[in-house]
Amino acid sequence: MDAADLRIFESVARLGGMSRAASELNTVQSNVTTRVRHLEEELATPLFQRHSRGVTLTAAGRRLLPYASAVARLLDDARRAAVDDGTPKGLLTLGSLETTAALRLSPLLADYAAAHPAVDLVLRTGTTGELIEAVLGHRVEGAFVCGPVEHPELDHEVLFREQLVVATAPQVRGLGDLADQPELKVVVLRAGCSYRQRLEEILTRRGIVGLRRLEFGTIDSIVGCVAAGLGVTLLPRGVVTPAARDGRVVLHDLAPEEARADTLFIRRKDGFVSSALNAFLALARRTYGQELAAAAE
Amino acid sequence: MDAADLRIFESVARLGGMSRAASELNTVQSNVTTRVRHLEEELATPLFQRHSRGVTLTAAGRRLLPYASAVARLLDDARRAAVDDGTPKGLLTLGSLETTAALRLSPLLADYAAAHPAVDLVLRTGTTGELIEAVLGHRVEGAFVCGPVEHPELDHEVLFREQLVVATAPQVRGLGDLADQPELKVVVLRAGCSYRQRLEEILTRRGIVGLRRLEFGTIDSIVGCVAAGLGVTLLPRGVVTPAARDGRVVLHDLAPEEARADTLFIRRKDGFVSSALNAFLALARRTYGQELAAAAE
DNA sequence: TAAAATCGATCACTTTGAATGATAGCGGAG
DNA sequence: CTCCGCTATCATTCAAAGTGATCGATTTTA
Repeated sequence: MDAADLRIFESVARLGGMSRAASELNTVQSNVTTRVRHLEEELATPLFQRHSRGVTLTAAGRRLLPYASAVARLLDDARRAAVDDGTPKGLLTLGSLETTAALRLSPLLADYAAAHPAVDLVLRTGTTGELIEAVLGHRVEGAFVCGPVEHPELDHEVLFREQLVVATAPQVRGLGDLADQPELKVVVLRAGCSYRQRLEEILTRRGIVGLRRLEFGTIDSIVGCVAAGLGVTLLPRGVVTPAARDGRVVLHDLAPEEARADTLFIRRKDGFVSSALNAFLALARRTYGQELAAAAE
Repeated sequence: MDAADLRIFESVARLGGMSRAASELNTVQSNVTTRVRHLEEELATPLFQRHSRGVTLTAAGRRLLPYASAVARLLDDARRAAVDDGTPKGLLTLGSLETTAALRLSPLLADYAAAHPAVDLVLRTGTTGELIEAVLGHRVEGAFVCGPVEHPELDHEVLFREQLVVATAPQVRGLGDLADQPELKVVVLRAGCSYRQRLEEILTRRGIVGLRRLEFGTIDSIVGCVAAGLGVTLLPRGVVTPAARDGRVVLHDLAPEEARADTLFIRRKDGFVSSALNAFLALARRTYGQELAAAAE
């Protein structure tokens, strides 16, 4: 069984047609037909039902499909493992929460880029849920997310320990005051953000319920919105420290168990770990390891 | 990267030479040379050091080698998954302890062969250690071994619960008598047998140490040897019940915690589970499930 | 020390089969 | 009922996989 045939098979299955697959694969339809038939003859099993609108997977085809992508991935890993001589190089695609990127990763990335100029770094941001999906779907090699995460296919490691604080407009004395301002909104970065649920739990525990939500695309816009008295937010302390020093917002400490948020690095258990990723993790551990040990005490 | 190239690469690496690989692969040496070079050019990395006695893997080659076999296995799994329509058929290769085969598997296998005539069954016997290696090395799809087994790449399931008994010649009244017979030998099936270590522990706990060992190839020969007064053995009760009923040996019960031995079925966590294997396990669970539930109470 | 054996690289040649482009046939949509 | 999009088929082209012979280098054997 040829890996090239499987690649064609995967494309046909995904696009639901041989002609469509042919144009995607930059070849001609007759060739796709021949290769698919070749695969079917080799397995002595039809993989597609042909009809006038295209093709549909048979039961055998459905069973084969996951292997087609698995083989492609394994071959890709094989190539990378052979080429990877321990010197970080090539493409390194990581995912991260917006807040982690701002607070933790920017200094790291600068150091890393300086130390390993042969690496092309790509950073994608998203919510914890999106990032987990991205890791599982092989779209990123690993990601920084908000813990806890337990998944049978994922390895995880605590890399940073954040102290979350509630940020409000300066005139708010304490969290108790919030109950008097029913106009307030919960200001968060994106739908599905881990901190949103966290903040709503914290407020609920203090008898504040039913607040509206406001979503923004950047941390700066959130801080601005909070400073203007429109709402309340929950963020790692380091992210809002500058705004607090300027007096634009005030920070309200939480009990340690409410405030603690672990930032995990997650990656797939299987698959190849590039030297580029290894070097990045080593740098992250070296940079933040002491702080983590201190926080653990 | 082509799977066929990887197959040739693997053969060259294993045999340490292109000519040797060529004859194994039923092709000519020049072709092997060309394909290897093709692979090296594709990866832009030398995979072998050439010298007059053959070739040796480079570091890159060593990194690539495990992927070569992984790809071959995955392609094989893919074929089997596509062809397997839920009806057990094809080749089913299992491993088992000798005692388990005799006591448990023979009735199962008869039923199974009758129910699924399209399956070609192969049963290999060995010690627990050998069987674990066989499962890990993809030489058998799964195996019945003596528990406990904990391995990150293996799934296990308790299928039978054996009651072990010590068997001796009829004139021996109790285990205490054995201390008076320093000539006695520990009679076991094979080197590395799980029950051997177990029996020696049991005897040691009763102050009987330093017994010589005797190994035999079949259970019948062990029983015969014990009946003749040459030695003492430890086996599942069911295996020696007929000989005990005939008065050839006597059985000495052990405390429940000493007597209990779980027979596990182990298989790799990854990889494809054929319908033939699924059907076999279903039959085994159905046949022995009640007994197991009763033993668990 | 010379001859024989073994091994990999190279090259001209053959053969396989992948890819192409054109055409035919099928079935649903307008 | 005709057009449109799809797949099947086929003759043709062409790249590359495979073959067999030869060379040079090195080791083993006599």
